Amino acid sequence: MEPLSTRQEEILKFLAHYQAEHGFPPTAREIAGHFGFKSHKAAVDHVKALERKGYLQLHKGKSRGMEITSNYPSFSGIIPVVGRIGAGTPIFAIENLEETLKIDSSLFSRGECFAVRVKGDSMIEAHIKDGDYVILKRQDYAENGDIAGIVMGDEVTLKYYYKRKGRIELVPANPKLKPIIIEPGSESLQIAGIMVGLIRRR
Amino acid sequence: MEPLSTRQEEILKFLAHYQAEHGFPPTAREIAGHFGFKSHKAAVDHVKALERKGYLQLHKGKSRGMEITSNYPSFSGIIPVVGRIGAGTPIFAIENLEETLKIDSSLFSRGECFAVRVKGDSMIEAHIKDGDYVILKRQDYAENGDIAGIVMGDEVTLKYYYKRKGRIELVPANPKLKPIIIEPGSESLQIAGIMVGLIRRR
DNA sequence: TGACAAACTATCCTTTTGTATAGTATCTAT
DNA sequence: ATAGATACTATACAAAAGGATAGTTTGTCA
Repeated sequence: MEPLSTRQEEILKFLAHYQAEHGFPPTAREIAGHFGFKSHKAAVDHVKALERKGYLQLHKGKSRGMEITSNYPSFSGIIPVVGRIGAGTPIFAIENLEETLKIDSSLFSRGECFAVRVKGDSMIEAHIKDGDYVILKRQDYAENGDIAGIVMGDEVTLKYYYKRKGRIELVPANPKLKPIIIEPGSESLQIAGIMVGLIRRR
Repeated sequence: MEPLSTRQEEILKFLAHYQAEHGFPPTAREIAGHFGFKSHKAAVDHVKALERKGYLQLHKGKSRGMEITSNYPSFSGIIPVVGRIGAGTPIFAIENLEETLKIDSSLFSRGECFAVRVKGDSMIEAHIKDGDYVILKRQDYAENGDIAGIVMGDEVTLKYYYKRKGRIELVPANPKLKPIIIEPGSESLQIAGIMVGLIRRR
Protein backbone atom coordinates (compact mmCIF):
# COMPACT_ATOMS: atom_id res chain seq x y z
CA MET A 1 0.00 0.00 0.00
CA GLU A 2 1.21 3.46 -0.83
CA PRO A 3 1.96 5.55 2.21
CA LEU A 4 -0.47 8.23 3.31
CA SER A 5 0.29 11.73 4.47
CA THR A 6 -0.70 12.63 8.02
CA ARG A 7 -3.70 14.54 6.76
CA GLN A 8 -4.78 11.74 4.44
CA GLU A 9 -4.61 9.28 7.30
CA GLU A 10 -6.78 11.58 9.36
CA ILE A 11 -9.28 11.76 6.53
CA LEU A 12 -9.34 7.99 6.06
CA LYS A 13 -9.77 7.51 9.76
CA PHE A 14 -12.67 9.92 9.79
CA LEU A 15 -14.30 8.09 6.89
CA ALA A 16 -14.04 4.80 8.76
CA HIS A 17 -15.33 6.39 11.92
CA TYR A 18 -18.27 8.07 10.23
CA GLN A 19 -19.17 4.88 8.41
CA ALA A 20 -19.07 2.88 11.63
CA GLU A 21 -21.10 5.50 13.42
CA HIS A 22 -23.80 6.09 10.79
CA GLY A 23 -23.90 3.02 8.60
CA PHE A 24 -23.19 5.08 5.47
CA PRO A 25 -20.25 7.21 4.34
CA PRO A 26 -20.08 11.00 4.70
CA THR A 27 -20.47 13.52 1.88
CA ALA A 28 -17.62 15.77 0.79
CA ARG A 29 -19.33 18.66 2.53
CA GLU A 30 -19.67 16.69 5.76
CA ILE A 31 -15.98 15.85 5.65
CA ALA A 32 -15.18 19.51 5.04
CA GLY A 33 -17.44 20.49 7.92
CA HIS A 34 -15.69 18.10 10.30
CA PHE A 35 -12.23 19.40 9.47
CA GLY A 36 -13.30 23.02 9.19
CA PHE A 37 -12.57 23.34 5.47
CA LYS A 38 -14.25 26.36 3.97
CA SER A 39 -14.50 24.70 0.58
CA HIS A 40 -15.69 21.14 0.13
CA LYS A 41 -13.34 20.86 -2.79
CA ALA A 42 -10.55 20.22 -0.31
CA ALA A 43 -12.41 17.14 0.89
CA VAL A 44 -12.97 16.04 -2.70
CA ASP A 45 -9.23 16.32 -3.35
CA HIS A 46 -8.41 14.20 -0.29
CA VAL A 47 -10.92 11.57 -1.19
CA LYS A 48 -9.57 11.41 -4.73
CA ALA A 49 -6.03 11.08 -3.41
CA LEU A 50 -7.17 8.20 -1.21
CA GLU A 51 -8.72 6.54 -4.24
CA ARG A 52 -5.58 7.03 -6.31
CA LYS A 53 -3.54 5.38 -3.57
CA GLY A 54 -5.94 2.47 -3.40
CA TYR A 55 -7.57 3.02 -0.03
CA LEU A 56 -10.97 3.96 -1.36
CA GLN A 57 -13.22 3.01 -4.20
CA LEU A 58 -15.35 5.87 -5.49
CA HIS A 59 -18.64 5.55 -7.31
CA LYS A 60 -18.96 8.50 -9.66
CA GLY A 61 -22.20 10.43 -9.53
CA LYS A 62 -23.53 8.66 -6.48
CA SER A 63 -24.07 10.52 -3.25
CA ARG A 64 -21.86 9.16 -0.48
CA GLY A 65 -20.45 6.91 -3.17
CA MET A 66 -17.35 5.55 -1.55
CA GLU A 67 -16.11 2.31 -0.07
CA ILE A 68 -13.10 1.73 2.11
CA THR A 69 -11.17 -0.98 0.31
CA SER A 70 -8.24 -1.41 2.64
CA ASN A 71 -7.93 -4.24 5.09
CA TYR A 72 -6.14 -1.90 7.38
CA PRO A 73 -7.00 -2.71 10.98
CA SER A 74 -9.85 -0.70 12.46
CA PHE A 75 -11.06 0.09 8.98
CA SER A 76 -13.74 -2.06 7.40
CA GLY A 77 -15.11 -3.06 10.78
CA ILE A 78 -12.41 -5.52 11.76
CA ILE A 79 -11.35 -5.32 15.36
CA PRO A 80 -7.67 -4.76 16.11
CA VAL A 81 -6.19 -6.31 19.22
CA VAL A 82 -4.02 -3.81 21.03
CA GLY A 83 -1.05 -5.02 22.99
CA ARG A 84 1.07 -2.34 24.52
CA ILE A 85 0.66 1.32 23.89
CA GLY A 86 3.32 3.93 24.31
CA ALA A 87 2.36 6.94 26.39
CA GLY A 88 1.81 9.31 23.49
CA THR A 89 1.39 6.92 20.62
CA PRO A 90 -2.11 6.57 19.24
CA ILE A 91 -3.81 3.34 20.10
CA PHE A 92 -4.16 2.27 16.49
CA ALA A 93 -0.53 2.78 15.51
CA ILE A 94 0.56 -0.25 13.56
CA GLU A 95 3.39 -1.11 15.91
CA ASN A 96 0.93 -1.72 18.73
CA LEU A 97 -1.16 -4.27 16.93
CA GLU A 98 -0.79 -7.85 18.00
CA GLU A 99 -3.45 -9.43 15.88
CA THR A 100 -6.88 -8.71 14.54
CA LEU A 101 -10.23 -10.36 15.16
CA LYS A 102 -12.14 -10.90 11.96
CA ILE A 103 -15.40 -9.73 13.39
CA ASP A 104 -17.64 -6.98 12.25
CA SER A 105 -17.39 -4.55 15.12
CA SER A 106 -20.98 -3.44 14.50
CA LEU A 107 -21.94 -6.59 16.37
CA PHE A 108 -20.93 -4.87 19.56
CA SER A 109 -21.25 -1.18 18.98
CA ARG A 110 -21.45 1.64 16.57
CA GLY A 111 -18.28 3.53 16.71
CA GLU A 112 -14.69 2.47 16.58
CA CYS A 113 -13.82 -0.67 18.50
CA PHE A 114 -10.65 -2.36 19.54
CA ALA A 115 -9.80 -5.30 21.73
CA VAL A 116 -7.41 -6.05 24.55
CA ARG A 117 -6.41 -9.50 25.67
CA VAL A 118 -6.96 -9.97 29.37
CA LYS A 119 -4.06 -10.99 31.55
CA GLY A 120 -4.80 -12.35 35.00
CA ASP A 121 -7.87 -12.54 37.15
CA SER A 122 -8.42 -8.93 38.12
CA MET A 123 -11.90 -8.91 36.57
CA ILE A 124 -12.84 -12.48 37.41
CA GLU A 125 -16.00 -11.58 39.34
CA ALA A 126 -17.27 -9.82 36.24
CA HIS A 127 -16.74 -13.22 34.63
CA ILE A 128 -13.89 -12.00 32.51
CA LYS A 129 -11.24 -14.71 32.38
CA ASP A 130 -7.54 -14.71 31.72
CA GLY A 131 -7.04 -14.89 27.95
CA ASP A 132 -10.42 -13.42 27.05
CA TYR A 133 -10.59 -10.67 24.45
CA VAL A 134 -12.48 -7.69 25.76
CA ILE A 135 -13.98 -5.48 23.07
CA LEU A 136 -13.82 -1.79 23.87
CA LYS A 137 -15.56 1.08 22.18
CA ARG A 138 -13.17 3.92 21.79
CA GLN A 139 -14.12 6.89 23.91
CA ASP A 140 -12.32 9.02 26.47
CA TYR A 141 -15.02 9.13 29.12
CA ALA A 142 -17.01 6.56 31.10
CA GLU A 143 -20.25 6.36 33.02
CA ASN A 144 -20.61 5.13 36.57
CA GLY A 145 -20.43 1.34 36.61
CA ASP A 146 -18.88 0.99 33.17
CA ILE A 147 -16.03 -1.39 32.74
CA ALA A 148 -13.42 0.91 31.29
CA GLY A 149 -10.10 0.34 29.59
CA ILE A 150 -7.64 2.62 31.36
CA VAL A 151 -4.21 3.47 30.08
CA MET A 152 -1.73 2.58 32.83
CA GLY A 153 1.85 3.08 31.77
CA ASP A 154 2.09 1.39 28.41
CA GLU A 155 -0.77 -1.03 28.86
CA VAL A 156 -4.51 -1.01 28.93
CA THR A 157 -6.06 -2.39 32.10
CA LEU A 158 -9.69 -3.02 32.87
CA LYS A 159 -11.48 -1.59 35.88
CA TYR A 160 -14.95 -0.70 36.99
CA TYR A 161 -15.27 3.05 36.76
CA TYR A 162 -17.02 5.03 39.47
CA LYS A 163 -17.12 8.74 40.14
CA ARG A 164 -18.18 9.41 43.73
CA LYS A 165 -17.88 12.64 45.69
CA GLY A 166 -15.69 14.15 43.00
CA ARG A 167 -13.11 11.43 43.12
CA ILE A 168 -12.68 8.65 40.64
CA GLU A 169 -12.50 5.03 41.79
CA LEU A 170 -11.10 2.30 39.60
CA VAL A 171 -12.29 -0.95 41.08
CA PRO A 172 -11.11 -4.40 40.05
CA ALA A 173 -13.65 -7.23 40.05
CA ASN A 174 -11.56 -9.23 42.46
CA PRO A 175 -11.77 -8.88 46.25
CA LYS A 176 -8.06 -9.65 46.56
CA LEU A 177 -7.13 -6.51 44.68
CA LYS A 178 -7.46 -2.97 45.95
CA PRO A 179 -9.30 -0.17 44.16
CA ILE A 180 -7.32 2.73 42.76
CA ILE A 181 -8.62 6.05 43.97
CA ILE A 182 -7.86 9.23 42.10
CA GLU A 183 -8.37 12.34 44.23
CA PRO A 184 -9.61 15.49 42.56
CA GLY A 185 -6.74 17.66 41.41
CA SER A 186 -4.30 14.85 40.83
CA GLU A 187 -3.24 14.07 37.30
CA SER A 188 -6.08 12.93 35.13
CA LEU A 189 -6.39 9.38 33.96
CA GLN A 190 -6.61 8.35 30.36
CA ILE A 191 -9.61 6.27 29.39
CA ALA A 192 -9.08 4.29 26.21
CA GLY A 193 -12.61 2.96 25.88
CA ILE A 194 -15.48 1.21 27.58
CA MET A 195 -16.33 -2.46 27.41
CA VAL A 196 -19.00 -3.35 24.87
CA GLY A 197 -18.33 -7.03 24.45
CA LEU A 198 -16.22 -10.07 25.05
CA ILE A 199 -14.87 -12.94 23.04
CA ARG A 200 -13.54 -16.18 24.48
CA ARG A 201 -11.89 -18.93 22.51
CA ARG A 202 -12.16 -22.49 23.78
CA MET B 1 -40.06 -7.62 16.34
CA GLU B 2 -43.18 -6.82 14.45
CA PRO B 3 -43.84 -9.14 11.54
CA LEU B 4 -43.11 -8.02 8.02
CA SER B 5 -45.18 -8.52 4.92
CA THR B 6 -43.67 -10.56 2.12
CA ARG B 7 -42.93 -7.43 0.16
CA GLN B 8 -41.41 -5.65 3.14
CA GLU B 9 -39.13 -8.61 3.76
CA GLU B 10 -38.03 -8.48 0.13
CA ILE B 11 -37.27 -4.80 0.51
CA LEU B 12 -35.28 -5.31 3.71
CA LYS B 13 -33.37 -8.14 2.10
CA PHE B 14 -32.50 -5.91 -0.82
CA LEU B 15 -31.33 -3.15 1.52
CA ALA B 16 -29.03 -5.56 3.34
CA HIS B 17 -27.76 -6.97 0.08
CA TYR B 18 -27.13 -3.57 -1.47
CA GLN B 19 -25.33 -2.38 1.65
CA ALA B 20 -23.12 -5.47 1.68
CA GLU B 21 -22.37 -5.06 -2.04
CA HIS B 22 -21.69 -1.34 -2.14
CA GLY B 23 -20.75 -0.27 1.36
CA PHE B 24 -23.56 2.28 1.47
CA PRO B 25 -27.35 2.05 1.37
CA PRO B 26 -29.44 2.57 -1.76
CA THR B 27 -31.57 5.62 -2.53
CA ALA B 28 -35.33 5.40 -2.80
CA ARG B 29 -35.03 5.64 -6.58
CA GLU B 30 -32.49 2.82 -6.69
CA ILE B 31 -34.84 0.63 -4.67
CA ALA B 32 -37.68 1.52 -7.01
CA GLY B 33 -35.47 0.74 -9.99
CA HIS B 34 -34.59 -2.68 -8.64
CA PHE B 35 -38.19 -3.67 -8.04
CA GLY B 36 -39.50 -2.01 -11.18
CA PHE B 37 -41.59 0.59 -9.38
CA LYS B 38 -42.57 3.40 -11.68
CA SER B 39 -42.72 5.84 -8.79
CA HIS B 40 -40.01 6.01 -6.17
CA LYS B 41 -42.65 7.02 -3.66
CA ALA B 42 -43.50 3.32 -3.35
CA ALA B 43 -39.96 2.69 -2.12
CA VAL B 44 -40.22 5.60 0.29
CA ASP B 45 -43.41 4.09 1.73
CA HIS B 46 -41.77 0.71 2.21
CA VAL B 47 -38.75 2.20 3.86
CA LYS B 48 -40.95 4.21 6.20
CA ALA B 49 -42.92 1.09 7.08
CA LEU B 50 -39.68 -0.70 7.89
CA GLU B 51 -38.69 2.16 10.14
CA ARG B 52 -42.05 2.15 11.89
CA LYS B 53 -41.66 -1.55 12.59
CA GLY B 54 -38.18 -1.02 13.97
CA TYR B 55 -36.06 -2.66 11.29
CA LEU B 56 -34.52 0.54 9.99
CA GLN B 57 -33.36 3.83 11.35
CA LEU B 58 -33.81 6.73 8.96
CA HIS B 59 -31.85 9.98 8.95
CA LYS B 60 -34.09 12.71 7.64
CA GLY B 61 -32.73 14.91 4.89
CA LYS B 62 -29.61 12.83 4.35
CA SER B 63 -29.05 11.01 1.10
CA ARG B 64 -28.96 7.26 1.60
CA GLY B 65 -29.74 8.06 5.22
CA MET B 66 -30.71 4.67 6.58
CA GLU B 67 -29.29 2.02 8.84
CA ILE B 68 -30.42 -1.54 9.27
CA THR B 69 -30.99 -1.88 12.99
CA SER B 70 -32.01 -5.52 13.16
CA ASN B 71 -29.76 -8.50 13.15
CA TYR B 72 -31.44 -9.50 9.99
CA PRO B 73 -30.16 -12.87 8.76
CA SER B 74 -27.45 -11.78 6.42
CA PHE B 75 -25.22 -13.13 3.79
CA SER B 76 -21.71 -14.04 4.71
CA GLY B 77 -21.30 -17.43 6.28
CA ILE B 78 -21.63 -16.73 9.91
CA ILE B 79 -22.94 -18.35 13.01
CA PRO B 80 -26.63 -19.15 13.45
CA VAL B 81 -28.15 -18.78 16.89
CA VAL B 82 -30.36 -21.71 17.72
CA GLY B 83 -33.34 -21.23 19.97
CA ARG B 84 -35.44 -24.30 20.43
CA ILE B 85 -34.96 -27.49 18.53
CA GLY B 86 -37.62 -30.06 17.88
CA ALA B 87 -36.68 -33.66 18.66
CA GLY B 88 -36.09 -34.75 15.09
CA THR B 89 -35.66 -31.46 13.34
CA PRO B 90 -32.18 -30.60 12.17
CA ILE B 91 -30.47 -27.96 14.24
CA PHE B 92 -30.07 -25.59 11.33
CA ALA B 93 -33.69 -25.62 10.21
CA ILE B 94 -34.79 -22.08 9.55
CA GLU B 95 -37.63 -22.22 12.03
CA ASN B 96 -35.15 -22.70 14.82
CA LEU B 97 -33.07 -19.66 14.04
CA GLU B 98 -33.46 -16.73 16.33
CA GLU B 99 -30.77 -14.55 14.89
CA THR B 100 -27.29 -14.80 13.47
CA LEU B 101 -23.92 -13.58 14.65
CA LYS B 102 -21.88 -11.84 12.02
CA ILE B 103 -18.72 -13.67 12.81
CA ASP B 104 -16.58 -15.92 10.76
CA SER B 105 -16.85 -19.20 12.62
CA SER B 106 -13.26 -20.06 11.70
CA LEU B 107 -12.31 -17.76 14.54
CA PHE B 108 -13.38 -20.50 16.91
CA SER B 109 -13.14 -23.79 15.14
CA ARG B 110 -12.66 -25.53 11.85
CA GLY B 111 -15.90 -27.47 12.04
CA GLU B 112 -19.47 -26.40 11.72
CA CYS B 113 -20.48 -24.02 14.45
CA PHE B 114 -23.67 -22.72 15.92
CA ALA B 115 -24.54 -20.68 18.95
CA VAL B 116 -26.99 -20.88 21.83
CA ARG B 117 -27.97 -18.03 24.03
CA VAL B 118 -27.48 -18.83 27.68
CA LYS B 119 -30.42 -18.58 30.05
CA GLY B 120 -29.71 -18.44 33.76
CA ASP B 121 -26.67 -19.00 35.89
CA SER B 122 -26.16 -22.73 35.60
CA MET B 123 -22.64 -22.25 34.19
CA ILE B 124 -21.71 -19.18 36.18
CA GLU B 125 -18.59 -20.71 37.74
CA ALA B 126 -17.27 -21.32 34.25
CA HIS B 127 -17.77 -17.57 33.86
CA ILE B 128 -20.60 -18.02 31.42
CA LYS B 129 -23.24 -15.41 32.17
CA ASP B 130 -26.93 -15.17 31.49
CA GLY B 131 -27.36 -13.72 28.00
CA ASP B 132 -23.97 -14.83 26.70
CA TYR B 133 -23.77 -16.53 23.35
CA VAL B 134 -21.91 -19.81 23.59
CA ILE B 135 -20.38 -21.00 20.35
CA LEU B 136 -20.59 -24.75 19.88
CA LYS B 137 -18.82 -26.92 17.40
CA ARG B 138 -21.21 -29.44 16.03
CA GLN B 139 -20.36 -32.96 17.09
CA ASP B 140 -22.21 -35.83 18.78
CA TYR B 141 -19.56 -36.80 21.29
CA ALA B 142 -17.56 -35.06 23.99
CA GLU B 143 -14.33 -35.54 25.92
CA ASN B 144 -14.01 -35.56 29.69
CA GLY B 145 -14.20 -32.01 30.97
CA ASP B 146 -15.67 -30.51 27.83
CA ILE B 147 -18.52 -28.08 28.15
CA ALA B 148 -21.13 -29.75 25.99
CA GLY B 149 -24.41 -28.60 24.53
CA ILE B 150 -26.92 -31.30 25.39
CA VAL B 151 -30.34 -31.66 23.84
CA MET B 152 -32.85 -31.72 26.68
CA GLY B 153 -36.43 -31.77 25.45
CA ASP B 154 -36.56 -29.09 22.83
CA GLU B 155 -33.71 -26.98 24.13
CA VAL B 156 -29.96 -27.06 24.25
CA THR B 157 -28.48 -26.83 27.73
CA LEU B 158 -24.85 -26.54 28.70
CA LYS B 159 -23.10 -28.90 31.10
CA TYR B 160 -19.64 -30.15 31.91
CA TYR B 161 -19.34 -33.62 30.46
CA TYR B 162 -17.64 -36.43 32.38
CA LYS B 163 -17.59 -40.15 31.77
CA ARG B 164 -16.62 -42.00 34.94
CA LYS B 165 -16.99 -45.70 35.71
CA GLY B 166 -19.14 -46.22 32.66
CA ARG B 167 -21.71 -43.65 33.63
CA ILE B 168 -22.05 -40.18 32.24
CA GLU B 169 -22.22 -37.14 34.52
CA LEU B 170 -23.56 -33.82 33.32
CA VAL B 171 -22.38 -31.25 35.82
CA PRO B 172 -23.52 -27.65 35.97
CA ALA B 173 -20.96 -25.01 36.95
CA ASN B 174 -23.08 -23.92 39.85
CA PRO B 175 -22.93 -25.52 43.30
CA LYS B 176 -26.62 -24.88 43.83
CA LEU B 177 -27.54 -27.19 40.98
CA LYS B 178 -27.26 -30.95 41.00
CA PRO B 179 -25.42 -33.00 38.41
CA ILE B 180 -27.42 -35.24 36.12
CA ILE B 181 -26.16 -38.78 36.16
CA ILE B 182 -26.91 -41.16 33.36
CA GLU B 183 -26.45 -44.82 34.29
CA PRO B 184 -25.19 -47.24 31.68
CA GLY B 185 -28.02 -48.89 29.80
CA SER B 186 -30.45 -46.01 30.15
CA GLU B 187 -31.49 -44.06 27.09
CA SER B 188 -28.60 -42.29 25.47
CA LEU B 189 -28.28 -38.56 25.58
CA GLN B 190 -27.97 -36.38 22.52
CA ILE B 191 -24.94 -34.13 22.36
CA ALA B 192 -25.39 -31.20 20.02
CA GLY B 193 -21.86 -29.89 20.19
CA ILE B 194 -19.01 -28.81 22.42
CA MET B 195 -18.15 -25.32 23.48
CA VAL B 196 -15.43 -23.67 21.44
CA GLY B 197 -16.06 -20.04 22.25
CA LEU B 198 -18.16 -17.37 23.80
CA ILE B 199 -19.46 -13.98 22.83
CA ARG B 200 -20.81 -11.41 25.23
CA ARG B 201 -22.42 -8.16 24.27
CA ARG B 202 -22.28 -5.20 26.63
C1' DT C 1 14.64 25.62 -11.60
C1' DG C 2 10.77 23.23 -12.64
C1' DA C 3 7.50 19.72 -12.16
C1' DC C 4 4.56 17.69 -9.00
C1' DA C 5 2.03 16.44 -4.74
C1' DA C 6 -0.26 18.25 -0.92
C1' DA C 7 -3.50 21.23 1.07
C1' DC C 8 -6.32 24.32 0.73
C1' DT C 9 -10.26 28.87 -0.84
C1' DA C 10 -14.04 30.46 -3.83
C1' DT C 11 -17.74 30.03 -6.97
C1' DC C 12 -20.83 27.99 -10.28
C1' DC C 13 -23.55 24.56 -12.43
C1' DT C 14 -25.89 20.05 -12.79
C1' DT C 15 -27.43 15.90 -11.10
C1' DT C 16 -29.11 13.35 -7.42
C1' DT C 17 -32.05 12.80 -3.84
C1' DG C 18 -35.50 13.64 -0.21
C1' DT C 19 -39.95 15.25 0.68
C1' DA C 20 -44.60 16.52 -0.36
C1' DT C 21 -49.22 16.41 -2.46
C1' DA C 22 -52.83 13.88 -4.84
C1' DG C 23 -54.54 9.79 -6.27
C1' DT C 24 -56.04 4.37 -7.07
C1' DA C 25 -56.83 -0.34 -5.60
C1' DT C 26 -56.88 -4.36 -2.47
C1' DC C 27 -57.16 -6.53 1.85
C1' DT C 28 -57.99 -7.10 6.87
C1' DA C 29 -59.63 -6.42 11.38
C1' DT C 30 -63.08 -4.09 14.37
C1' DA D 1 -68.94 -0.17 6.93
C1' DT D 2 -65.04 1.75 7.71
C1' DA D 3 -60.68 2.73 9.29
C1' DG D 4 -56.13 1.35 8.57
C1' DA D 5 -52.34 -1.09 6.42
C1' DT D 6 -50.39 -2.49 2.11
C1' DA D 7 -48.86 -1.42 -2.37
C1' DC D 8 -48.59 1.19 -5.75
C1' DT D 9 -48.66 5.68 -10.00
C1' DA D 10 -47.71 10.50 -11.18
C1' DT D 11 -45.70 14.87 -10.64
C1' DA D 12 -43.56 18.92 -8.61
C1' DC D 13 -40.15 21.23 -5.92
C1' DA D 14 -36.33 22.24 -2.87
C1' DA D 15 -32.43 20.66 -0.62
C1' DA D 16 -28.38 17.87 -0.81
C1' DA D 17 -24.50 16.53 -3.07
C1' DG D 18 -21.29 15.78 -6.97
C1' DG D 19 -18.29 17.81 -10.29
C1' DA D 20 -15.73 21.41 -12.61
C1' DT D 21 -12.95 25.61 -13.20
C1' DA D 22 -9.73 28.94 -11.41
C1' DG D 23 -6.74 30.11 -8.24
C1' DT D 24 -2.98 30.31 -3.72
C1' DT D 25 0.63 28.35 -0.85
C1' DT D 26 4.00 25.18 0.74
C1' DG D 27 6.78 21.70 0.39
C1' DT D 28 9.80 17.86 -1.99
C1' DC D 29 12.32 15.53 -5.39
C1' DA D 30 15.48 15.41 -9.28
